[in-house]
This record gives sequence, C-alpha cells and structure tokens, in this order.
Amino acid sequence: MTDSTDVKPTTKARTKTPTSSGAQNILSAAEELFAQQGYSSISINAIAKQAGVSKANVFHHFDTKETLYIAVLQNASIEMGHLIAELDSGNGSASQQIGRYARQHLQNLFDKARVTQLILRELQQGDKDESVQLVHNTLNKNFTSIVNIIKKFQDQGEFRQDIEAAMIATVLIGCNLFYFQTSAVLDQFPELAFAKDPDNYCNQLTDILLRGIENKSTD
Amino acid sequence: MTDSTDVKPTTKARTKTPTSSGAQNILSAAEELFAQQGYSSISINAIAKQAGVSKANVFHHFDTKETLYIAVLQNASIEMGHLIAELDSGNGSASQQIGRYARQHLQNLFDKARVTQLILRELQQGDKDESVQLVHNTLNKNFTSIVNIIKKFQDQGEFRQDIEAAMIATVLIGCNLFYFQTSAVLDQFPELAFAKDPDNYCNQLTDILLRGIENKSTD
DNA sequence: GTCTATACAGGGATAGAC
DNA sequence: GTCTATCCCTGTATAGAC
Repeated sequence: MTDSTDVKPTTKARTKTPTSSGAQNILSAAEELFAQQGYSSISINAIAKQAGVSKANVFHHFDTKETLYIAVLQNASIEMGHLIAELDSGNGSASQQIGRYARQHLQNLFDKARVTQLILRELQQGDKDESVQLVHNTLNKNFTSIVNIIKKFQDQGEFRQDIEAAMIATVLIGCNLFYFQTSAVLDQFPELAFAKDPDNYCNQLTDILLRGIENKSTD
Repeated sequence: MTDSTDVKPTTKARTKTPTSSGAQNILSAAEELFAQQGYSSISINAIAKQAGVSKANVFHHFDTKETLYIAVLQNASIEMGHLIAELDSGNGSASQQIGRYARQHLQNLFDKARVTQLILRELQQGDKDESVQLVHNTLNKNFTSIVNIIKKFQDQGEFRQDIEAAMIATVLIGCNLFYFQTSAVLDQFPELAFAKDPDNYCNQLTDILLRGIENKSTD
C-alpha cells in the first residue's frame, strides 16, 4: 500500500487522530467487528452502520481501512499492556503468587475478550509489519512480567533451575490462551468439569504446574 | 510438498466431487491459500491462478466458494484424524508414552502446518455450522486419544487421580498448539533456547507435566 | 464533521463456445 | 472439462453540498 492518495491534510499536524467522539465510536465499532470476524470480512459499511455514521464519515476520520485497522490494533495493544502491567504486583508464597497471576491473567483475557481475539488473530497471521510488532510487544510484556516472578523463585531455590523460566511462562500463558480460544468448543463437552469454570481450570493448571516445577530434591 | 497421489477418475458421482485431477489441484491450491490468509481474503481468482486453471473452472468443480471451503475443511479434518489415529500406539513406561505422544503430536502439527492452521482458524471463529462440527470432531479425537492413555496410568496408580485426565490432555495439546501458533514470533526472542527447537520444547514440557502429575506420595 | 452521490475496481457467479 | 466473456453486486475511496 505504498501508492496512496496524494491529497494530504497539509493544514494540521494531527493526521486524523481519533480525538473526537465520532472517531471513538467508529474505533469502538471497528474493534468489535474486526475481533469477531477479522479484517477482510468486515466492510467499511458494516463498521459505519455499527457506529451509527455514514460510510464517508469513516473515511473522514481514517484515511484507509487499513489505517483504521492499525489504529484498532494499537488501542488493543495499549489496553493489553496496561492489564499486564497490573498483573505482577502482590506478594505471598510462590504458589500463591503464581496462582494469583494465572487467575488474573485468565480473567483479563475474558474481560477484554475482543482485545484478546484481535491479538490472537494477529498472532496467527502477522503479515503486516505493524501488527507483527504489536503482537511481539504484547507477548514480550507478558513474558517478561511472569518470567521475572519465576526467576525470583528460581533464585530463591523454590523452583527448579533446570527448566527455563521462559518455558514455564510459555506453559502458563499458552494454556490460558488455549483455554480462552477453545472455551466455546469446550462447552460442548459436558463431561469436562473445567469447561465452564475458568477458576477450576486455573486451579488445576497451577496445581500441575507448581508441582512440576517446585524444587523437590526427593529422588 | 507435492502430495499429488494419483486418483482414478471415476465417471460417476458427478455431484462435483473432487475426484478428477483438476479438482484436486484446485483443492490443494485452496487449502494452501485459505490456510495462509483465511477465507474472505482469498478470491476465487487467486485460487484459480495458484491452481493453474481459469476462474470459471473452479466454479465448474465447486458450486460456490463456500462449498470449496467446506471441502477443504473436510479434507483437513480427515487428514488430521488419520494422524491422530496413528498417535496412541506404542508402549513403554508412562513417561515414555506421554513423551512420545507429545513429540509426535507436535511433529504432526508442523508436518501438516496448513491443515493445522485451518483448524486453528476455525477454532477461533466457528461461525459456519459445518466448520464447528469439524473442529469439534477433530479436538474430540485428539482428546479421547490422549485421555485414554492418561486414564490408563491413573488407574494403574502412576498418575494422580485428583486431576481430571481431560485437564492433563488440555495442557498437553494446548501447549503444543500454542507453540505451533507462536513459533514465528518466538523466533524473534533469541534468548529462548526452545524457540527454534521443538524437541527441546517438548522435552521440557513433558518434564514439567510428568513431574506435575506423577503420583508421588512424598508429603 | 457529517451527509448523499458517485467513481471505479474487484468480488462471486453464469452463459455458452470449444 | 476447460476456456473467454459477461453480469451484477459490493467493496474501497472520493467529491462536494450542508
């Protein structure tokens, strides 16, 4: 998309920043629809209708569809960043901290389901440069946040050191994301006690994980 | 990756079944493109070009774009089913069996990357009835396959029984899928030893998992 | 800032020759 | 079975009135 329009708003420095409430409506509508259906399935028309404005108005606030999409992604990334930043607080025993982290993390995924879906989408198909970067940053924040906690307990000798901290983080984050991703499908298996019960899932997960990584020198 | 297995051209079953080689080319091209870009981003034109035929020819073999997509999904589901069916064989100790299962499962995901991507896509957004069913079936096969193994060892007293077998299966499958999904992004973190090394990842995962679920009554 | 109207390209799908 | 040519619709994006 290098060859775009040569008509640029030369008058003002703010190149259509979403400050006005109209733009915010559009942004919010776009976030919802993109998260549900993906980029290419969603037309500007659909977004305009959802936002309660005209199609042309969307293009007034955002130069192109892709610009709008990137704006949505950036919003999502920032929002996710804030959530992650709030995660690593707290104290208590190793198992308490890890357990709390896992629960809160999973809770956040569901609370911000749309944002999570957007990130997952990009994770699956990062073709645009910006999106790759955003996903990378988000995952990075997530990783370092939990990795630091784990390393602390590794240094204290409470967790095994023959497993990479990043590996443990991957298991935790990966399982939570997988649970989020499959929750709709898991609902169809009535025999699974944890299918409709995130807390149950999280408890069992941390139970396995903690026992798997605690430093028991019983051989 | 030319998987062009010769198929005999049956003269019957004219209901546009993908028996002819032309249809197979289209199906294969569609699989590749749909897996990479998703349903709505890919035009029939693109598929036709990739398959080396005309656009009209695609519609000769498949009534609609959606028909073609469903056919691709069904192929994928069948292929995945075959892979899963081959997984649960083998014997040895509990850790050997679980470890082998995990390794083979992850290997399959990468070997059939396109198929895996298609399933993941549908997992994320099952709106069409058929696709929901296919994903459901595939996951179901996967689950029961590994759940049975785990239950066996639970009955033998080697694994804890206070954790659902399905939960353990979820962790295993979920982690593998997450690793597959993020492998492109993980590559960008050079400090992760397992990022470019699926075997390493798998070994650490099963290490954690096995220690987390084995029935140690050392309290 | 918001609209109606419009330009233009590309999408899915069909008709009919070969 | 395969093609070219075509239809109609919807998509993105622009122009210009208010």
